[in-house]
Amino acid sequence: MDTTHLDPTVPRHPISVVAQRTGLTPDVLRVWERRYGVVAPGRGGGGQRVYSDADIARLRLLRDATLAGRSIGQVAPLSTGELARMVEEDLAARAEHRPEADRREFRELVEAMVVLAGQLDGARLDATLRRAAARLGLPQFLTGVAVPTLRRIGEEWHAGRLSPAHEHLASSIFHDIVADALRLAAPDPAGPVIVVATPAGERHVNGALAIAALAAVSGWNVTYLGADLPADAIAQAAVAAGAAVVALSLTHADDRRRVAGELRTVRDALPPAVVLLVGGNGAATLGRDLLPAGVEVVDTAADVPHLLSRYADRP
Amino acid sequence: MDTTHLDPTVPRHPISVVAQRTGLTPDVLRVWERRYGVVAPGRGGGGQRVYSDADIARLRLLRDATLAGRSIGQVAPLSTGELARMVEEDLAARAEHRPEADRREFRELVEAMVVLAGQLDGARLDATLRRAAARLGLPQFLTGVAVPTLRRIGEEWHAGRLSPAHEHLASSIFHDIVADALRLAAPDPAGPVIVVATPAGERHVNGALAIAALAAVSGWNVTYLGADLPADAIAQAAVAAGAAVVALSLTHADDRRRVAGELRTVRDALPPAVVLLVGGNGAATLGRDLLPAGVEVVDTAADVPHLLSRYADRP
DNA sequence: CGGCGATTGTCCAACCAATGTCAATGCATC
DNA sequence: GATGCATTGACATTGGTTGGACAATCGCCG
Repeated sequence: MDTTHLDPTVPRHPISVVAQRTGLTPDVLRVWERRYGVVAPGRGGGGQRVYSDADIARLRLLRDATLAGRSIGQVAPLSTGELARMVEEDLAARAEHRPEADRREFRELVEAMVVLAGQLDGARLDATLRRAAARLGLPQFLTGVAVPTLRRIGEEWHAGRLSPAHEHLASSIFHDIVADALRLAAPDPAGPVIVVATPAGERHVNGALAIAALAAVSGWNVTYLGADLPADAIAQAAVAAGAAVVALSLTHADDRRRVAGELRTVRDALPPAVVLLVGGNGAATLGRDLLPAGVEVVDTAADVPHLLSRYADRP
Repeated sequence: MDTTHLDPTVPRHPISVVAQRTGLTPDVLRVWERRYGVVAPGRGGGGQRVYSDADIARLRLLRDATLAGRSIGQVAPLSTGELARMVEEDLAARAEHRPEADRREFRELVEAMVVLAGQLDGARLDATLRRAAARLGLPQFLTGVAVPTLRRIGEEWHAGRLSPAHEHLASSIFHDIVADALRLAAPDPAGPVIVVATPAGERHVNGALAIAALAAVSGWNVTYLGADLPADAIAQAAVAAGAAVVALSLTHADDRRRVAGELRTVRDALPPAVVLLVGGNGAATLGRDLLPAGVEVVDTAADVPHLLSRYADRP
């Protein structure tokens, strides 16, 4: 088995692929190179630019920095490390925008939900959560209430204070609520296309559903495929739907090696121009080293809308 | 190795980033600097302002201070340390903190909706609004988008640029969306009881529906009766449901005298302990003098949750 | 309560530099 | 010859600057 495709510095992508993967137009890629020398791609036989994975990563950082309001002239001379730090900072600053009062409200709500789940009071759990979802809006509900609550219940379960039954109850209630909300917030047929699923071996759908809902309210045309899908099925669906982005959710990553292999298989099966995002708890525990090239990680649910907005160029 | 990223006094942020991180508009940043010298940012090559992290921190404090009700002229000369102390005090003093920072987004959305209504593009209007409602949550959607949009369309109609058909289209779409959301956010049977309706002669239901939805997400047990209800029917329903509050919505008040009479009839038919609220455009135009005693006016939709919380002590 | 300066956020006009886009042309490949 | 990419230069748009005007709001005074 050759290892060339593991080396991120070997050039292999034409400009059109880089354009779609970064959300920048070919014109911008060329003019940034000409005016600021942001990257130095190799050249193919006929003189065409050939970009490496490292080039793409740097261009993504530059795009993020400009999207955050910085001018390309200012950030172009920075090293890739400095860029990464700056982008990280901008992202963190965005999250910090939430006022303190809301945080406390969220925490109280989460604790109340854990108690209700502990009492197996499904009806009240359902009603309270539906009201919270309608009041807060999907992004705040998902990132501020749903995800923390499921995480807390998971912790309680590991600590032996709650059983799998509690976890299943809460999980299925969340699923129904988000599914209802997703149905209500109809995907925009005119929007850019995203395919959301869970890779083979992953049967927990809530992460994928959350991503789908966040994408839908952000104006994406969402195709939600559900859980436990083999790589070729995902790739075929992506091609058939004309997807610009494929998002996968990983909740468990017990066998990290196997999961990483599955991700690589999906990446290889997808057209090079399609962006592959991975979110969920499992994605974080996977670690940078095990992550195949060309796969982007969504750290927290709160990042999803912002991250997606980068790839929302529409023909 | 450089350590510049650790020094908070080195200037490195353009004005747009500062605007995002502080929530202040670039205009405000410049005019505060010009008039009060709140910060002294460096200048880049082309004369653009470049702010340091310390500048941003100070500007955030100034923003918090002004948001707490202090005038910029008073707080601008203070040192950063004094500012921090003052903001801390203010925050502790009033836990209630409503962030209306998303105004610009709302305004753009409203204008887009008016355009879509003008084109009689019901499908896109419906889809866009549903996504907005799911994203923002009902309170923000109703007070920030729905009510302003309907008001703007009403203005356009009066100015002769839109016809009643446009107004009806938008109105019915809003109705369906809020009704769906209300159904999804099931009223809490354990909450205090509120009866929502429209008095005899008033056939516009959107105001009442908005109040019902706001009450439902605030944890009230909502009984929504619809439009054009005679006084005795309202009173009987209130008694039967054990209502603590009856809320009526007035959109038109063409014949102010008749409407005032109707309100008085309702008030007299209700048990004295029941609070009677009146909201909507018509309520404002009614005027204090024509308002019967024992009837409370809701000035804007944003006040509804706050106002209701005052009467929510009933078991 | 009404009126009246002072305060304050917003907007506009004019200008400039930075930046993104486009058109024209040429080359290589299928 | 159609397609995709490269190069070049022109062009339009964006976003920043200053200075000033403006309307709404606030606090004070009568």
